[in-house]
Amino acid sequence: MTVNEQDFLAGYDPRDYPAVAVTVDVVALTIREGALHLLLIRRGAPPFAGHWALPGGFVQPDENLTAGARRELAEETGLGGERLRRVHLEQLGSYGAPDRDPRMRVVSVAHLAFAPDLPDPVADTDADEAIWLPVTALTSRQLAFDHGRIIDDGLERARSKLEYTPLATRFLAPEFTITELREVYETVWGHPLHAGNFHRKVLSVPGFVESTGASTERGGARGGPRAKLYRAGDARLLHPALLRPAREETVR
Amino acid sequence: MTVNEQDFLAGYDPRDYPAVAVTVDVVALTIREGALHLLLIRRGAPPFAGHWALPGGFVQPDENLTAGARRELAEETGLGGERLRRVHLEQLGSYGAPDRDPRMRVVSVAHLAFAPDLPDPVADTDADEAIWLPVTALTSRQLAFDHGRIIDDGLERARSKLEYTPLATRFLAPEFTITELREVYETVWGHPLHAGNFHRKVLSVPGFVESTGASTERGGARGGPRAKLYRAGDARLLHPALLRPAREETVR
DNA sequence: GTGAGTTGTTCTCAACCTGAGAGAGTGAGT
DNA sequence: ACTCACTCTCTCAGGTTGAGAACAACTCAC
Repeated sequence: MTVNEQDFLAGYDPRDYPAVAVTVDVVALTIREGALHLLLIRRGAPPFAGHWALPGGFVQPDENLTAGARRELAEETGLGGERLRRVHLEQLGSYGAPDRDPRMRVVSVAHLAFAPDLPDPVADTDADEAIWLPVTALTSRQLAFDHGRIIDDGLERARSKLEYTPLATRFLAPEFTITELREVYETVWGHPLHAGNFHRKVLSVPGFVESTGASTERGGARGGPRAKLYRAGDARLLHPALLRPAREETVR
Repeated sequence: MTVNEQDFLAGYDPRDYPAVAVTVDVVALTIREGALHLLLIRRGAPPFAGHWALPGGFVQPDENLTAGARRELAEETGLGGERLRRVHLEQLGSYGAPDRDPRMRVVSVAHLAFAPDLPDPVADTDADEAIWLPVTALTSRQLAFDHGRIIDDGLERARSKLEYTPLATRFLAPEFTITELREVYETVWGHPLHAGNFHRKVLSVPGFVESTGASTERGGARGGPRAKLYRAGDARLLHPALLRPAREETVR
């Protein structure tokens, strides 16, 4: 046991320790017009004035970490009620390098959110703008703090989660077609999938989707039959998983 | 943007906020005598005096989170140098429910460690004992704080990581046999595997293991040929993965 | 309306992977 | 010398995947 833990066990008062602040940040992803978008805030004040940053803020005394992330997301998107409840939110990881914020020691608990296509963030009392930005339009030089790294980790986690969970449905409306679901995978993974094989696979994984019995009102924009509509099934994990084509990649 | 973030951007002093302490805890796993063991500390002082707790303590001003976890692990195990460097350490997740510590708000950044069979923790200046305990011997009632939950998450993460990373080798000495590797999987997953199929699979996954050319000095304890020795390959991920037999389970 | 082209869905077939079992050969213990 | 446990390889049936094709339903342009 360390000297510090001894202090801790004795009911040590952390105000005498070097100050550490805990914030929650959110990597919020959505799909708009066939491209993966990320919710970002343009900073108005130094440090990193004019740079893009993840939405986030201090965790409140009475809320747990995920609740704080959901609150921050609600505040930035203007979302509430059922729409907010349908957003998938999970913890991504914590970032606490001593020099990640030049002002003081800040440990950020990053979260990852998957949302259906949402309206543009409401204009706030704030001067800083919040917008959905395509992830392809980002270079880490434009990003504040270590948020480029957090976003990279979030994107890799999102790509990975689509493999073995049904969370791709969280990017869609409650009822969707297999083609729309395939387009989520293609957008997040960044390459096209074989439509026939995808269709077979999705329907063969138990609990991934269930039929509504209904079909779309119209065929595709440029023709084709009406597609059957599905909703998310009750599976929490996909067995067997929908694996990405092999390629060299980084560990989670 | 929230009121709190405005404060943050203005260079707010967190000492005026309700105090939050940040600790690092470690779920350290090893395999001893064919059983999965966990490093635990018996608490001497309230709250939870006499209960088992994860090793951990305050994060220091100049260290990042993972370095803090490695330091705590070193302090509890007496490990250093090359032996310490061979331990796999990754972040597991952060736990920050407002009431998880009765004394004050504490956010704990939990880490997960895989270690080869290590000597018993050295007797410290401390009165509290540190010990490797079989995970099967635990009930959450004996555990301090939310450490039962953290341990559950760590065990599930360990089981999952063995599927798609070569980290099982981190439970073993630098040179090992396929049978020893299989026993790691059997111990962590909790059920026997088909020896022949496991052998075929391990050798077919590129970069999982590489041959040393050598063999063990003796056959098995009760006979059999000398086994070939392997060391860990350079793959960071297993393609294709070594999947657990299907069963209902929880999401990561 | 009609024709051209697009799309959703199903099918086929070869290649690959997995689970289960069997067997050859090695070496420790009695 | 014999037995038995053990490593390692092989076989075979069943399932899954990748690639391509077929076909009907549909939209749009004309």
